Amino acid sequence: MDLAKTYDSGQVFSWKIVDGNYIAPIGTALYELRQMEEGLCEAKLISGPSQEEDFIRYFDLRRDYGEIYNHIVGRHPELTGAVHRGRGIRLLKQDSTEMLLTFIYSQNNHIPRIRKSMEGLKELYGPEIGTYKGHRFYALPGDEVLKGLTEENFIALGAGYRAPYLVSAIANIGDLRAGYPDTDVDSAALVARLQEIHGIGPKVAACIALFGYGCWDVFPIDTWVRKALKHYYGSEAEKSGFIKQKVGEFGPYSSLVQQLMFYHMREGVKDERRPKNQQSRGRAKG
DNA sequence: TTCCAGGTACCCC
DNA sequence: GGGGTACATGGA
Repeated sequence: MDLAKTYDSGQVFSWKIVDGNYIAPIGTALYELRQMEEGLCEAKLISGPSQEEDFIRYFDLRRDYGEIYNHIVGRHPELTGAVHRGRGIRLLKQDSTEMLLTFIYSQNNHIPRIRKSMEGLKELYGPEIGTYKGHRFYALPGDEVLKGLTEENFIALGAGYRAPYLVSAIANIGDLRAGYPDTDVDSAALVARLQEIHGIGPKVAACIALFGYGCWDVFPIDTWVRKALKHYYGSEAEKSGFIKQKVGEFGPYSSLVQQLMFYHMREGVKDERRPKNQQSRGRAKG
């Protein structure tokens, strides 16, 4: 696992970097994550209950990523560069309600602002769960507190025109909990249900299903992934039906392929803006 | 200052 | 189904 790549892959907005370590709230527990030699990490419980099973599930530790990377490269050699650059990224299984709100915030928005808005929401309304080197950490407010929030509250948190979307999403939390356990769900049914919520379209629904419910067969398409598809498959990617066919080929690893594409394209652009001697390894081929 | 962001709703054809 | 536009906000 590569903490820097995982942090930087647009899926988690609750970690903080303090003195080179990643401080991660997981449920009501707070962990210090330290990157050791390549691929190895050390985690230390800072505060809160030690719940090993939650931790394992959050990082998806029982899955053999090496085997999956080999499978992807073997079947889709054009993705070799993306796999090389993204090796170490893990798809995190986070809290479904947090992902619901986070990815509504994410639409037409910058990653630093998404992070800031979610932090503000937790600081203002959530319970404090621990302190690390002077930095306080908060959990997401409970359902009842969230239900009490108004559009004005969210506008004050910088949500802009998304404020009514957030309020309507919160009104659906009870129904979502009742209908969809946050694991082993039918992703197609879940995505369809999420899209019934005003302000949630196909991309946001797919991200919530992936990061909040652990659905690996979804394929969220944002600006970066669209660029990647065009990069790999040219004008073919524009044709209707092509992406559906491609996702069919990626099958149960669709989400990881998507995440590798996202990371690869973003880092590629960052590289172009960086001096050559600071560029990351594993550049795109082709 | 201007541009733009892990999109979506809404309108038109 | 495809194509266009408005949308709040603040970081870069």
